[in-house]
Amino acid sequence: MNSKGRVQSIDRAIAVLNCFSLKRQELRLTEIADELDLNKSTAHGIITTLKYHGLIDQDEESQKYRLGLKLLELGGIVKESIGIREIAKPYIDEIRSKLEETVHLGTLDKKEVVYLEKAESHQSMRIVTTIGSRMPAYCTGIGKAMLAYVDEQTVLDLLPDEIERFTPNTITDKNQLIEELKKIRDQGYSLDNQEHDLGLTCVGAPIFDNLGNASYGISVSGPSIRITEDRIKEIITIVKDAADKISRELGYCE
Amino acid sequence: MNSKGRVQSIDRAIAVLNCFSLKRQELRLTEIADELDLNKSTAHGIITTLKYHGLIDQDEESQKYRLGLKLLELGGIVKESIGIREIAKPYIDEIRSKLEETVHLGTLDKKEVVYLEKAESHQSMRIVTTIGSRMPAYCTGIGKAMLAYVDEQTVLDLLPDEIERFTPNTITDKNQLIEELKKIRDQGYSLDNQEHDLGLTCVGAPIFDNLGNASYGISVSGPSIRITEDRIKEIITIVKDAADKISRELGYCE
DNA sequence: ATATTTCATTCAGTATTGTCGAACTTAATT
DNA sequence: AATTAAGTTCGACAATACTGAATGAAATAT
Repeated sequence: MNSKGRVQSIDRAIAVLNCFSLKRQELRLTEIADELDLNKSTAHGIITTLKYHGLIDQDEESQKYRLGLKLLELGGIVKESIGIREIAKPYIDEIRSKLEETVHLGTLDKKEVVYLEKAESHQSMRIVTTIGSRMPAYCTGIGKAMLAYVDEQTVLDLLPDEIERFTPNTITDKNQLIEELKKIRDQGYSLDNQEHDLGLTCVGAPIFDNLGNASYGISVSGPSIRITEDRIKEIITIVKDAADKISRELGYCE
Repeated sequence: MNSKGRVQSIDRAIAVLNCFSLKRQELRLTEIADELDLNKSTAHGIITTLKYHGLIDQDEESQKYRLGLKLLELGGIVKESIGIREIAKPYIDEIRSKLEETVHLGTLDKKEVVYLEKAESHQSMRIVTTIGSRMPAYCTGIGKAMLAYVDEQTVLDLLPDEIERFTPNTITDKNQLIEELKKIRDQGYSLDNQEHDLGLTCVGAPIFDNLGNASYGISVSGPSIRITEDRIKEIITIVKDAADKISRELGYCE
């Protein structure tokens, strides 16, 4: 057993799975072994095991490896087990049809936002994401809406020493971010003005559970050119209203 | 290393993940350890590792374990990597709006069908499944449509000695099944007449890739009371037509 | 055609590592 | 306060995973 009470070979197996991403869907054994600094035959044993159980598939022709269908099954179980999804879905759909912009439901996992559910805009220029995908919390609508209700010291601990800058608008100063979170708490909504992607604006609001914790968030994301100054008031009202209604369904009483 | 070239602790870790299902979303350490015949502390080490990486979450209050959000992420990558989904989605949606029944895209994994994409009927009595979930191939629309193009001996090898009966209509005789598959090949479509669930009827058709392999299938599933004799001809035409069009988009030439 | 390179895969010996059992906590129940 | 039933921690030992080298297979270069 590892010093931290973990099992080395399982750590390594998961590291193998983590080598894959939307951008790197196919990998060779050698690539994986090199990346993780594993002996080729060690990596081979791990991959053989993952493959046997369907967590990894191997292309017969190219011999390359990719994530396996078993993960689709496991992911499906996780998705179904997220109770908030069913509750929030009608509200998300309603916002989408009102605004015709992409709407997300998400939650905080450490310093990241995980998207749990979505309703995509039908417009040809629209925001597209994958359920289960992650984004840094400090520069996204849902992320900031939720961070605003996390204890300040915890927020500071979550953030790395050097906050990564994605655009000129990214808030990289910790004090400034803390101020921003205060403001969000006062207003009850968050605004991501192109802080992660240029041209992408986002309005978020927190959802509270029966214990009063801001455990989820929703947001509307669209091209900045459509989420304009004069439209934003309306969007904020709609998002806050939906978030409040979902909170109430979760048993939250203010 | 295991006799089969696999890594024991990874085998066990995956066995732990497989303990969970839609029906068993929360488990205790002891339950898992008992089920897999592992020492409690062995199971604990494995679970600690899975938890550290987010493949398993632990409820703070009840201490119970459940599958973690990381699996949602990995499942999302798998889903995005399935190219056929994007191609087939418009056709699936079209069938759904024509028939207002649930439509599936699926593939064969050994002896099981895996659902890759769906469009759900809007009617209140409708078929609901989860993407990534599995069904035995020999008693489902997509499954039979695809098995019909698998080499007969391989089909026989896939099937267990005793074919499980789910309803009075389940085909449990191997010879009869082989005959059924021949018929399906002739007709170009499959019919699942309440073979897995009483009251559920399903029309399926195979999709061929550029190499001529029946590598996917689509199906329409609905309550038998709506998928009636006089409606079925129309459904068959629609399903076959869509399957053909998708096959052509994949580069299949007859 | 043959040599060369680049992969994936297999194998046996060794030392690292995972596993076991027992002890310890914590919380709920009697 | 005692008892049960859970999760967690720890040290010792032996089973197990890992290494490194050899083998196979396929593609590319000569």
